[in-house]
Amino acid sequence: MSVDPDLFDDLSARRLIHDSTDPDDLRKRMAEGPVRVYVGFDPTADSLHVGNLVGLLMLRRFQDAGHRVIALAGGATGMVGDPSGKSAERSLLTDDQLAANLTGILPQLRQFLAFDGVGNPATLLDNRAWTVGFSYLDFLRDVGKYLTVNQMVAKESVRARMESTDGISYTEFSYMLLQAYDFCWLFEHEGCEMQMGGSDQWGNIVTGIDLIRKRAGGKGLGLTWPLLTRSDGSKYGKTAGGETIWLSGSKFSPYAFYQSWIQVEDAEIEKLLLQLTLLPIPEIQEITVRHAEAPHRRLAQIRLAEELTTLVHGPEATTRAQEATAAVFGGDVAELSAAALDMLATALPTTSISRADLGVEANLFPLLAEAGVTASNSEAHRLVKQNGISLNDVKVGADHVVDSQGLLHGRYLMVRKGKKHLSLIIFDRP
RNA sequence: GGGUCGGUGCCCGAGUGGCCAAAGGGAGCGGACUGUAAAUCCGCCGGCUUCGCCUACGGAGGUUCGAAUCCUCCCCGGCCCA
Repeated sequence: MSVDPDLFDDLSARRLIHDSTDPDDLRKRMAEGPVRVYVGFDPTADSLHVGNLVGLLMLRRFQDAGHRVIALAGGATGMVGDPSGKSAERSLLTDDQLAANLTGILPQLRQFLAFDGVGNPATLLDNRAWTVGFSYLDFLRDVGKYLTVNQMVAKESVRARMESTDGISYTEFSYMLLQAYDFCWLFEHEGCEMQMGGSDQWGNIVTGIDLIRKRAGGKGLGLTWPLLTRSDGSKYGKTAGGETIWLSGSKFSPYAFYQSWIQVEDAEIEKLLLQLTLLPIPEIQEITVRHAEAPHRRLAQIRLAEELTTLVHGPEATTRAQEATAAVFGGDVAELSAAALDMLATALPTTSISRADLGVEANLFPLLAEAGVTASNSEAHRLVKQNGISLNDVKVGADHVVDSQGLLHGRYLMVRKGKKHLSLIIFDRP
């Protein structure tokens, strides 16, 4: 099996290499033949989120280039909790949560990689396989003995927590050892010589390389990518509102997913295209050039949203998200057909409300709160006072009464909060 | 176990008996401007039956006309000592 000799340079050009073991050496190794490489994903939630996307795509890039990739689910490490990049100790997950989380993320890991039909099929492993049966005493003797607390304490992730008022528990402190052992185990049993991760994983990766050298007498390779951040340095993976952008369609709708990329600011668009899409670099350059010529057309954002939504949710979901976008941001909402509104109901946050509630004088504020447009009645008051609420694209005042005359096709009410937060209320319950 | 410092709204962080729903900053939300961008400006930012009332400053009691602020006990964390 031959490999693409340019992968390293491609990653470098995409600004996907933050830290690595000796670059010249790594570059050479990646060009001369298939490298067995892994990325770990801890089941901290029942779905992966956009923060994990870079890692998934890294594996994909390696596989596409001819390398042999392993996606590692952290069934064991997830039981402990990685302190890296965390400012405070977290509570442990219960067994039930962990199991549920694993069943959520395993299919997502599969989705991005090819497991058959290729010469270099991906492997999916769970580190519980080699950790659950490992006794504490054996672990101390066979793993702990090779690493010094001195070097562990020196790691940024540990030091930061030791200096914080929260401190760090022995449990989280030990995380690094578990991860190092994973790498070493994979090296010994799967011929895996390389680990990749976000830049906050550098310390863990280096510790693993260390363990491989001391315990197995081998040489491990490591690579980290820069954590996805906004131009202001804050972590990505969240919407502007602070909501996590999940990859699971049930936790974060494809429409919302599409929208979150449409709304990306210009300053980040090129970086995101490079790091989060599989588009060839020259094509990305062309897109950004065209975007710069007419930024108001938002070509780059549209392309980014399209690529990513298709990657994560598939082409049909992308089409639907685009239709919904056109309906809501393009023309007059009041002109939409019932069929179009029904389609929107699958994309937008939608609430079904009893017709009885409509009554003669359905009060606007409780309605907004009940539909989840606002978190509370008070907030509804505030927003209306601030001229922030439109019903069917008509701004409403505090004295507005919702009656059947105000509904589209006798049952739909399109609520717009601000400029871009849309919700659909359907009066269909008896 | 002893000493000590601390636990305030989404986050950081003032407040140390009334003028406190609680300064200031950040985040967020709305408005203006725009390109569903950035920057900037303005407003909002506990809840409710909304010009008044209720619930709030780790928890439970207590002192007081009145407590985030004082006292007691408890819980949690940092640091130092053992």
